[in-house]
Amino acid sequence: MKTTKANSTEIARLAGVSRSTVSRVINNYSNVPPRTREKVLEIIRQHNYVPNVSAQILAGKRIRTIGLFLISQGSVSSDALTNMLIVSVIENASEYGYYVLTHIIRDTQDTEAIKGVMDIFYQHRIDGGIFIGAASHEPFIEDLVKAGFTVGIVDQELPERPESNRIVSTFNNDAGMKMAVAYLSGLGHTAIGTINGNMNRLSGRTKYEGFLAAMRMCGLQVNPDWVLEGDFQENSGYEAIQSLVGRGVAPPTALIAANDSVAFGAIRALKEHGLRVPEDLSVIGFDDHAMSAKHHPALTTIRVEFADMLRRLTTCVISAIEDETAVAREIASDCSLIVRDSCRRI
Amino acid sequence: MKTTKANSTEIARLAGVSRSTVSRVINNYSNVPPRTREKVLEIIRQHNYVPNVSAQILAGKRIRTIGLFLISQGSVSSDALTNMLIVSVIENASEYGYYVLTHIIRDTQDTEAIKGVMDIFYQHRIDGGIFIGAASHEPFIEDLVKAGFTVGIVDQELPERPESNRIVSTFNNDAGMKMAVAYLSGLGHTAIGTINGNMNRLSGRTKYEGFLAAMRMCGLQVNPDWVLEGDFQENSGYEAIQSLVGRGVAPPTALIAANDSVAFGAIRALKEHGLRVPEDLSVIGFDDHAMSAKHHPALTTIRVEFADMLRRLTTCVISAIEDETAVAREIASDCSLIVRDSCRRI
DNA sequence: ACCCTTTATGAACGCGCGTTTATCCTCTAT
DNA sequence: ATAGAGGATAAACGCGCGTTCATAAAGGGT
Repeated sequence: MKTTKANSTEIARLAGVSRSTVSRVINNYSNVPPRTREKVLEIIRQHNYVPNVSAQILAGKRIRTIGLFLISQGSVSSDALTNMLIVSVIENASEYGYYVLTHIIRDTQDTEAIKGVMDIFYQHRIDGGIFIGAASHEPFIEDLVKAGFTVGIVDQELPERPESNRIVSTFNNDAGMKMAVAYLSGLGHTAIGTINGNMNRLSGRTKYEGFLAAMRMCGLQVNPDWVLEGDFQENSGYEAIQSLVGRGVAPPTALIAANDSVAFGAIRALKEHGLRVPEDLSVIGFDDHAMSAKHHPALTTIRVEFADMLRRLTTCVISAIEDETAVAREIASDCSLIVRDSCRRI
Repeated sequence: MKTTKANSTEIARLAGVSRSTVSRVINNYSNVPPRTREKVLEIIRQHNYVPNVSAQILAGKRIRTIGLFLISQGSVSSDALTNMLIVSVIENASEYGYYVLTHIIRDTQDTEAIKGVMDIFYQHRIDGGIFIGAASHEPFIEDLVKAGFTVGIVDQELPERPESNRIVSTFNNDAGMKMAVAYLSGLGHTAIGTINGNMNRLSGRTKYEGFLAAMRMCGLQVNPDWVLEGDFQENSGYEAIQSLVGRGVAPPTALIAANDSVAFGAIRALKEHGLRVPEDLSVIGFDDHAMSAKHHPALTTIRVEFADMLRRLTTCVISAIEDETAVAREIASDCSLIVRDSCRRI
């Protein structure tokens, strides 16, 4: 029932020129005299003509769309952070005249889902893709790279061999953990513990390894009793404290949580046990969640510039799509210490 | 530099049949004998062949993509709620084999931005669209409807005359406010105030009107001193309480906030003034924000089933795209009272 | 006045696919 | 044996556009 919008043939007829000329006007060819150009443009304006994108693609142009693939292992997809990532990509792509097709899958082990992802590429729905939650060495990513598609991956480590069409953006978890430990150490803390994220996820492991390295660097001992399990969820922070108290071990004077949600959970549990933050225990989060400034106490945390990172990644991917000779690129996230009210000097 | 993927001609050659037969296999024509069909399918599998979507569209098929347009007046786009909406649409569309192109604009008054939206339709990048933050009576929506495109709009009011390709999904703010007032009234409250959202936004107005109607229904007086201004942001809840206390008027015994963020802000301010919730003042929020259950005190609120609403809206839009004879539809959001710890009996 | 170079523009082709039309072949019923 | 029906499949067309190629007109120099 669609009103058949005018096509270039119709525009050509109305302007009294050939279709070739219309096409030349649209694609800014130089050899169209101003008078003819104006006449054609006028008709185009009058009829709100826009070239059919499918026909353009079939004739060899780019679709100017990138895929944004969210691999949400269960629950990631319902928070403000994910939203910020999505918005960053979309707004940045939009500045380059690119559109974003967002796709969600749960697991990179689900071959059915992966086939769905590959199909989006092979159907030529997109020029390239950005993956959040996949590792750059996964087989299907390799396949896409090999097939010549441009992909950007938010990963924790760089791939062995770089390619010009695989842009990897890494989290600088090491640097963040060092900031956190150095800050606490500077406040006089020596009894520093941590609540980990999922250790089967790279971001969980690199944060923990960063913690260990940072402690070593500051000449501090790691007490295994103060290394608590968690899974990046608020509840796991709560549970971690419960189990710590339950085991009856003396708590550390400071805790670094794998992210702010975990920190919230931990503080909730501490309060229930009558422990005040920061008077009795200092807590540092990670990510600088939107709620952290409003939390009580306002949470000291390591801010990760997610939005900025995604913006840069998007720009890189689009550049690589447009200029296929682009060199291999890698991007690292910036992070910084945001001092609020959840830590105190000893 | 793309590896030229096989096209249907190549598949036909390898299978020893004509391209027509390949196409018939792909599109499940009945007049292909099983042996031929199997042979072709085998070649398709071997080569991971997927039809080029642009060619399919040019040949008359649907692109199977819907546009998701977020009109974010400044700040809406960075919260968990927006993310939930996006995810709901994407996941639901995915179940029908549809993809989602997400687009963000700031303002429906920006003609440049609106032209960008229209272009997406007229370029045939999408089969239909869902608008969040636009009113169904805005001129550009009218244009799209008139042009035959299927659109779904999350609005606060129904359009005058229904059309089969304009699906409107409305918030049931009235019902929510009635639940809130009735609940407080049942707890013995008579001094009930409210912190409004932006009154230049329909959702702000309908909530306030719902509040007035509900108060009337319960036979309660509305005290103008207890009708506070706000703008749906956390800070405005804080400011509202500050100004209430600053004016030196006696506070009500219960407050209904336009949304949970505003309630958080209000509670933060109340705490600073030494007023406890719910002991000194009961507070009810709206929306059931992700943090509301974890807030201290856990926030009693009116849950709005956003995710479910968007899911139903998406389904409706896709149905209307696929079956152009579909009748006009409208959808209302469900809401329910979630009782937690921020209200007490008098 | 003539040849050569620009400049302007139309005609024609190809992109990959769905679909309609035409053709060939095989079987059944007379 | 033969006409007719029906099944299988190839050939051909069109979708809307970018682009190349050919052609015609216009200028520029001698």
